[in-house]
Amino acid sequence: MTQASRPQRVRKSPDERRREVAAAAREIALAEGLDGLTLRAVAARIGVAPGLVAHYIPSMDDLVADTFGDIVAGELAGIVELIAGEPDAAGRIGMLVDTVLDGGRRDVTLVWVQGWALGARNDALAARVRIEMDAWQQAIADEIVRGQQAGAFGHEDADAVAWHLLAMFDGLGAQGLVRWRDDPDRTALTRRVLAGLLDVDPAVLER
Amino acid sequence: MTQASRPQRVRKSPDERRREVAAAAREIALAEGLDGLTLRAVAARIGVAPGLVAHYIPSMDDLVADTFGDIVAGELAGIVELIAGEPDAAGRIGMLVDTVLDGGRRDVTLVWVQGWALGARNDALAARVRIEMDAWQQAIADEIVRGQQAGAFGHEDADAVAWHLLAMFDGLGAQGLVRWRDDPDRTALTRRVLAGLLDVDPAVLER
DNA sequence: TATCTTATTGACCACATGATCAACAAGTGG
DNA sequence: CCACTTGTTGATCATGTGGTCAATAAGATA
Repeated sequence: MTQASRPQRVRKSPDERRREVAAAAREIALAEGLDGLTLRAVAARIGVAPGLVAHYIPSMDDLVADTFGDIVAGELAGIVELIAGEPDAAGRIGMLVDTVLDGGRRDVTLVWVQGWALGARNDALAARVRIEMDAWQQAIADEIVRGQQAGAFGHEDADAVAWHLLAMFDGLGAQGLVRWRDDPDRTALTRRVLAGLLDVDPAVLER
Repeated sequence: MTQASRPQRVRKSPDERRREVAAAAREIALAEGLDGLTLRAVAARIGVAPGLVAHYIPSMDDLVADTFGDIVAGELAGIVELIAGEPDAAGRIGMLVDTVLDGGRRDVTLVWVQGWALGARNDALAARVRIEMDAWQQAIADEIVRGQQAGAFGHEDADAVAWHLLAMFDGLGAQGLVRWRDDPDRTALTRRVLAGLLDVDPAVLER
């Protein structure tokens, strides 16, 4: 194997180092969870001394909070972009449900659940989590309102329906982490529930 | 203040020590979370050398899993006992919702959420979590069936309704840990949703 | 009272964490 | 080409973790 040779220090601009740190933190949190996000893990990943990482962040708590926000905001942006392709509101929400519950996002789900757990005793992180939850709730509610304006959905309280759906996403996601009822039924259940809430036929939510 | 004097070793039966360890572990997990449940914390709480605690448990992972099960099973038993006083099924389920969401169980909720997070990478714990979730799901479904048999509820799929309700409990609980929408509206939302699922008037679920 | 089983101690080990800081050197500006 | 700014290193600190084990002594037994 390739000898790690001489470390050969390289000198980069603070901005680039900051980007490297953020990127490494993101990858580590997704692969190992927020509890695997350590000073030394970040340093090792970008091939740098632990002290350098410490030099670029106020504290590990800050890095954890920032990384949480980074990952979770990215997830929402990705999903919003994904469903934007669907022509009608029912299709968009249906795809939202499918995407969130398809089981292919365990990494992000773990970050969410750890965010709630760590946030219980870390106010700075809790504030970050709340911001991202607001964003999710808003995005869902917006989609519902759009559907209502298009006449596709009934006129239930969009805010309440969005909250309800988000609670189910979060609950089912957490349950799935331990593989409890972690099967396609999750999607079926949620689709049925949501169809009831929006006063549409469940089939309408299929793509 | 009282000098901690000479430790003065006391000799107890293995059974009693085991009970002490389990009790201390339970108290620590509720006060500090599962991540605060350390060998030394348990030892300090029962006033004993760390090595003694290690002597009585196979490993900390086992103690954590056992403590999770202990706490969570106790919670369910307590709630089942509490609602047993209500005469009709609607009152029992209404009280169940109130009790679970009244915000007075943050300690147990944290244990649940940490169970999901830690269970994602700890199979033994995950198995424990699944067992307790089965018990909860079963208890809720049983109550629903009882109500249906008494003619109080409609004849929806009790299993699906129980799952749906449990997902909401879990999701709302997790959200509440970071104080997101952690207000009485949670109960109102859930009651309204559940009334729809059971095909009854929301007022029926009030006590 | 003397003996002996065994519950208990406390000193370890190996490892991990976040954080600090003097010393070093890369690369730019003079 | 030299000097100097500053990004970077690596050793070090104080703590924390789970776990092991020979030595000790409490308290039941004879």
